[in-house]
Amino acid sequence: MEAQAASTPRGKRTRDAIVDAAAGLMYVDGVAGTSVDKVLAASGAGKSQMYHYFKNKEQLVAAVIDRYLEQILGNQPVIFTLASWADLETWTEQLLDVHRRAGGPIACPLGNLAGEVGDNPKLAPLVDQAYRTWESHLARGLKALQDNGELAADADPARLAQAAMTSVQGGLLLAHIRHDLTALQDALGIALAYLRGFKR
Amino acid sequence: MEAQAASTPRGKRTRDAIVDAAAGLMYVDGVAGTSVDKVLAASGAGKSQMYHYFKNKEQLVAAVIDRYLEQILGNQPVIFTLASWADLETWTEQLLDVHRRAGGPIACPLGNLAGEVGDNPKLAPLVDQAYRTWESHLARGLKALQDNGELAADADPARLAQAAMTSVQGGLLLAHIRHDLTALQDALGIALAYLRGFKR
DNA sequence: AATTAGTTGTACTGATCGGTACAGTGAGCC
DNA sequence: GGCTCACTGTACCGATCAGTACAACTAATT
Repeated sequence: MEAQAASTPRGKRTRDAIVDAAAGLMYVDGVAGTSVDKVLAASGAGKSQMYHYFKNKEQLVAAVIDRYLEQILGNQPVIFTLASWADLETWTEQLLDVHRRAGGPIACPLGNLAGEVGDNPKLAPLVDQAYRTWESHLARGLKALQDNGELAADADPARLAQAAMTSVQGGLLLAHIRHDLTALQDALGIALAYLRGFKR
Repeated sequence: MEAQAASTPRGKRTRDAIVDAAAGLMYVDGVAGTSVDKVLAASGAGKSQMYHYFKNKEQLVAAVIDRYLEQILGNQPVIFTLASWADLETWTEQLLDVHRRAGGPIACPLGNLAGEVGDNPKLAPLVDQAYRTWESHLARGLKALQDNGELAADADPARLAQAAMTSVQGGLLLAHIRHDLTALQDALGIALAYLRGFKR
C-alpha cells in the first residue's frame, strides 16, 4: 500500500494527531528513541492508520521535520516582516521567549535531529532544506534593511544571515546541555553586535 | 555482576577495542542507532566481555563520551599551550584540519550526542562536563593572553571562551548538515574577529 | 438501499533489541 | 603442579521493534 494524503476531514485530523504526537515525543527522546508504537499510543491512533498515511517510519519523520519548521517560524513571526533594526531586536526577543515559556527542553528541534539523522540520505536533505528556508527568511529581512538604507550597501545579507543562524544554533546547543538560557542570550547579543557592525 | 575496570593488559585491549568501535559507530549512526551487537561485531569481542566491563549500554556510552573528549582535545593540541594571538589562529586551523582530513561526517561527536542524549539524567551531565572541560582549556589560554598583556584587562576570559565555543558548535552544526566546511570556516573567522575586538 | 472509497481495529510476523546464564580458558603466583 | 581470578565463547531470554494482513466500519454519492 502506498502512503496516502488524507482526503477527508476525519483523515486529516488523524494524520495530524499522529504527526503531533511524533513531533512531541521525538523532541524529547529523539527519533530512534521514539517507537512507532509509542507514537500511536500517544495519539490514540492505530497501526493501520499510521501505515495508511505514511509508507514507513522514515516518512513520518519527514512529516515531523516539516512540522518543526512550521513551529519554529510560527514562534518567531516577526521574521516574515523583518525590515528594521528594531525588528531584529524583536526577533531575538521572540527567540528567547520560546524557550523561556518552555516546559520542555531548551533546544532547537531541528538541531536535535541534525546529529541523529546524520547522513541518512532521505532525511538529511530535508533538515538541510528546513534550515535553508529559515535562513532565507532572515536573509530577506536583512536585504530589506539594506534596501531601506539601514545596512551597508557592501554587506552580504546571505552571509550575515548564515552568521546569525550559526550563533542561534551554537547558543541553543550550549543552552540545551547546560539547561541555562544565558548561553543563547549571550550568543544572540554577540550576533546582534556583529550585525550592527554593518549598520549604515 | 558489577562493571569492572580492566586489570590486565589483555583486558584493557579488549575494553579499548569495544569503546573504539562504539565511538566510531555512534559518531555515524547515533547512540540509539548503534546496537550493542553491532559494536561487538565491529570490535570482534563477545557479549560477555562487554557486560564484564560495562554494567549496561548506558555505561558504554559514558565511556564513549570520555573518548570523544580525548579525541577532540587531541586534535587541537595547541589548546593546551595557548598563549598568543598566533596560537589562537593555529587553534582555528587545527579545528578546520580535523574535518578537512575527515573520511567521516563533518561534525562534533559531542554535538551529535547532545541532541540525542537530551535529558538523560545519567549521560547529559557527562556531555555537559566534557564541554566545560573543553571550554576551560580555552578560557585558560585566553587568561594567559591577558596575563601577557595581549588581551584587554577588563575582558572576561571565561565569557569569551563561551562565545568561541558557541561559534565552533554552531559552525560545526551548519557545516554538518550542509556537508560544507565553509560554514565552520566563516564562524571561526567571525569568532576570531570578535575576540580581536578585545586585543590590547 | 446499494455502491464505493476512505478510514479504522485487531491480530499477527520475523527480526532485533538489551541483557543474562553459565561453562569454560588464559596466564600469573605460590 | 595446582590454585585463583580475570577474562572469554556460546547459547539463550523476554521485550520490543518496524511492518503486514485482512476484515470491518463510516459516510458521501447515486
